[in-house]
Amino acid sequence: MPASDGLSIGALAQRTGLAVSAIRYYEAQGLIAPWRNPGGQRRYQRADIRRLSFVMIAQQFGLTLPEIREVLSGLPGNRTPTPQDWKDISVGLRAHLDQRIDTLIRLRDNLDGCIGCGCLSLPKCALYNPDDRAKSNGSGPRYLMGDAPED
Amino acid sequence: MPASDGLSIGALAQRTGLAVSAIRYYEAQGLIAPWRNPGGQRRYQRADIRRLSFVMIAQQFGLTLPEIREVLSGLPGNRTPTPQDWKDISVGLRAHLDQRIDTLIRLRDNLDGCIGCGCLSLPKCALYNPDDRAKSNGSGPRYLMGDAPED
DNA sequence: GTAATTTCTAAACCTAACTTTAGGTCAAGG
DNA sequence: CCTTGACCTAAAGTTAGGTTTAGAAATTAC
Repeated sequence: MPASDGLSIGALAQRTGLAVSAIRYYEAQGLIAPWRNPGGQRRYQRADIRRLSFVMIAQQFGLTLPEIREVLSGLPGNRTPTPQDWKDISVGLRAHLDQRIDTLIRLRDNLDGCIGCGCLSLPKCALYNPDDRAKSNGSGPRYLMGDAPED
Repeated sequence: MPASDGLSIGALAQRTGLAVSAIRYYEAQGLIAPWRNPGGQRRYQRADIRRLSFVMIAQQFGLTLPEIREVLSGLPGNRTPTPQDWKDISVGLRAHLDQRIDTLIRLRDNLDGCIGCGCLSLPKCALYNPDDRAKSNGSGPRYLMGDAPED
């Protein structure tokens, strides 16, 4: 057990709970950068356990891998990140999550109104053209629950 | 413009804002069932505008197409759904949405704790093994932010 | 009656985030 | 030394939710 030579990919997989194939995939996506031993096998630092854990948490928050790579780029490149470094980049996650929660709560409120009034079909319905559908997809669906008042 | 012969797929697409290809795809997934005219083209009822609108709303709530099909099966098959029918099946959406919001809020609270304490790596970290990762994926990642206290 | 739209089907293609497979190499134990 | 298990790469397969394409038939517009 060569402790100072770094972790093998299998060891890192065990420590994080990720599949070996997933770790290699993350490397291809630029989320993690191991070095190679003389035989060409990947070797990881202990700090990479934390890095991959951060990736998993950010994924639960709904970030895509490119977005996570972007966030991770906020870490110092010249040294092992400190707890404060992790804390710093986590602040952005918090904002992202707040926004997602707000959107869902607005959606829920709108649905409540619709359940209350039983409309669910008219242009005046609050679900008619919710914010994020309108802004997230310019070429996507534009109307909800019909556009004919008499329908 | 044969009003009583039903809507063509293009007309339905215009009324809902969906792409023609998406409507055909939804049919393949069992979400909508048009009849055919003598020439073999799809014809839709006006009530199908509302049906597709419901599909779009449910999607925003995070339901998959099979789940939406399941919810739609709660509508009466022998008649055009009434506002009350739509109201009835919408109640299930509300529960689904509540659960999603709760999960996210718990996640946010955990992140807040981690930002506050700066741990982001220890087994005692609240993000260590969040509820939904644990329950939604038995074979997926099991650990978050490492398992070594000294790391 | 003919030209321009629409619509039809089937199959291929697309993105995200991975996993699986195939064929070969490296490393560790006895 | 030799076997077994871990690792390597590249490419193909997977799922969800669609879109695109190709070639043909139906419909509509003039």
